[in-house]
Amino acid sequence: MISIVEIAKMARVSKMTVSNVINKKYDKVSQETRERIEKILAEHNYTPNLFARNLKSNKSKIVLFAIPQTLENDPNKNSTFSNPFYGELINSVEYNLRKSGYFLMLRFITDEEVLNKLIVNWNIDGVVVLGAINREINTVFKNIEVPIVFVDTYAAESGFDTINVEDYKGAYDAVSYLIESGKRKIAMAASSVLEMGVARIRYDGYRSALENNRIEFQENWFFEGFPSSESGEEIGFKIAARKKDFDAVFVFSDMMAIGVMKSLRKNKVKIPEDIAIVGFDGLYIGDLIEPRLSTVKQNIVAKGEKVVEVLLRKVQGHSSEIEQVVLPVELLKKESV
Amino acid sequence: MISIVEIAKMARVSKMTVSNVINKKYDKVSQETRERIEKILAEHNYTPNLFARNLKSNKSKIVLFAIPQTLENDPNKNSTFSNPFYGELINSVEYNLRKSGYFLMLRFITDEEVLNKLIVNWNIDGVVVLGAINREINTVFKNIEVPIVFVDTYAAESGFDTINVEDYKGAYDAVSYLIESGKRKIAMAASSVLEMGVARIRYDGYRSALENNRIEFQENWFFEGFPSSESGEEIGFKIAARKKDFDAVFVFSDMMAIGVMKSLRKNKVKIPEDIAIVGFDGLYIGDLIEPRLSTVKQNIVAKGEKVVEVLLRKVQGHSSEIEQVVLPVELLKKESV
DNA sequence: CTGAAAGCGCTTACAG
DNA sequence: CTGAAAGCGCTTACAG
Repeated sequence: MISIVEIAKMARVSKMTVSNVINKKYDKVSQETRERIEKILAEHNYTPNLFARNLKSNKSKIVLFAIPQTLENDPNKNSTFSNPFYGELINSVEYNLRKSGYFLMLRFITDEEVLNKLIVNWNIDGVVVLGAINREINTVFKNIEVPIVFVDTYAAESGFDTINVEDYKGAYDAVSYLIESGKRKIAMAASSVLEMGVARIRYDGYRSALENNRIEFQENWFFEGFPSSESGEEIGFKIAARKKDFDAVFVFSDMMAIGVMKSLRKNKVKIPEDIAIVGFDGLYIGDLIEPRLSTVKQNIVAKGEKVVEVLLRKVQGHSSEIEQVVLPVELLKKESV
Repeated sequence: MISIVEIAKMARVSKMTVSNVINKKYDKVSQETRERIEKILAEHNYTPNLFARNLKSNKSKIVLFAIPQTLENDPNKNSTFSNPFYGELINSVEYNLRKSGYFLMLRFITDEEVLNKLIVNWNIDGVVVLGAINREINTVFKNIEVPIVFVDTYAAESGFDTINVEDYKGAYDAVSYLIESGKRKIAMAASSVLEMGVARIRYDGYRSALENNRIEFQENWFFEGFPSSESGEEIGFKIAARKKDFDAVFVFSDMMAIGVMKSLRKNKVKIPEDIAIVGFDGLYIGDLIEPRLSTVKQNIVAKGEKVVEVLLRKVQGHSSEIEQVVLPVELLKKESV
């Protein structure tokens, strides 16, 4: 590949001057030399070696998109992405990074040391972490020395930049809606709520809605699984087996909700007459099934935009305040209720 | 960060010797020095600066996952990933690259020059291209000087490494199955088949199955759209409006098929009695809708494995032959037929 | 406005 | 087995 030195020779200037032109430090170069160099640069299709540049500058323009995968027993750990939510978010994040001249490195993170090494190895400028649970924040993501934005993550301590949606309100509204529709025996399905996280907050919203409507929560109303349709199917079977106990289910994600619906249908449970269902996320596929899934919609494209906006503000040093963004959600009423 | 020089000072050796230990060139270092250095390395949690290393070696260990996005009029260009197929594939590719010590850079590619610069900028070791059409191969992906593996791509000329599934056979089997089930007026829905690509080959399989069963294809049996559920919905409306003309539809992707089904249902077309449907891909969500979607299943995890296997063989110089892998598919018969 | 020198952290040949 | 030197391609002070 053509280097700055060769360009310099052709232009009969020092590589310093070429560097100044490349970096648009025009006050340091005369109009005439500048134009001569720019012409040569264009003719030879010069493009900088970023390894050399980054070695000096200690900036890489790489943002790491990290997806924690520390739950050893998660059966879906190698197909996280089958949930379209992930894909849509990463799509939006990549687009917005690209617009700002950054590069996206994608990585599933299984262990603390690896992440730290990765960041040092590549001089990563910033990190986006998707859906970490509290335990991970205190191990895997601790002591990271570059800006880091957590998406769909609730840290026990404050002091982290986070981008979330109105998980509590969304869940509260969803369950209130079920109650307004005449339902009183309302189950909930989610991934584990033992540790702080999105599932936990949505669970809290569910519990509050019950409480404020003087419905007593029963321990066996809560069904724990993994965030996938398959897991939803298993839960759906359990709910169908106890169908007299329930007249509604609030499921913490659309993908899981669709699995629940499948099992209910298979077991001749009528939706919404016997059991009504509300999901969470607002994925397009909720509209493709029958009956269409009522859900709490979040704007994934806007979320990706916000993630990049906040992260780059830190990376570029324009802000050192903690930012905790909460994006709005919207209850979509469809035929599953 | 701690560098090789500092380690060398502590160990009272030259940085050369430290480098030899790091790179496991043990024949060049005495047992004793080696152990002393390794201890210091571990104590200080040393990890190499890859920019420095790569600057010398001209190898980056970065594989670029490139998704062409040159269709200006594609309404879904910013939500490509809403199709879970993409996510699952990238999940598998990342996993297999990681196992071999490589890093994944993700990028949507809108223009030729950008790709070339990217590869030079980052000394990209290899490229995975997902779903390019022929025009793109001759522009965007031409003159790339690093190993490149095309997934779901059919080049007009030979000479490219490709990983595909049995698109022709899968389509042929799907349509034959419809015919065996007593259907004769069989529409097809797909993205454009004007240029060579997956859609085109599946279309060819469809046409051959009709022909071999002495069914005359009519020009207005083919519905062109974009590869998304939304587009499938639009096509579904058109098919419903002409429902007397058809008793089946073969759709080139599950996501599109699900959209078609939605519109048919909305228009009181009974599936499969009035119109039967077969999709392609074997996505999990085809099983979640009612009736369950008959489909041609491909193994996405295996596909990702194969992609990495072939690419790394080139990258590491163990093979210079062209490899054109075709993975098997399997017809899954469900209630939509 | 222009350039010579030093250095980022590493590896590659070469000498001892 | 060990080390001094040169260099990868760029940028950062500094001198003129």
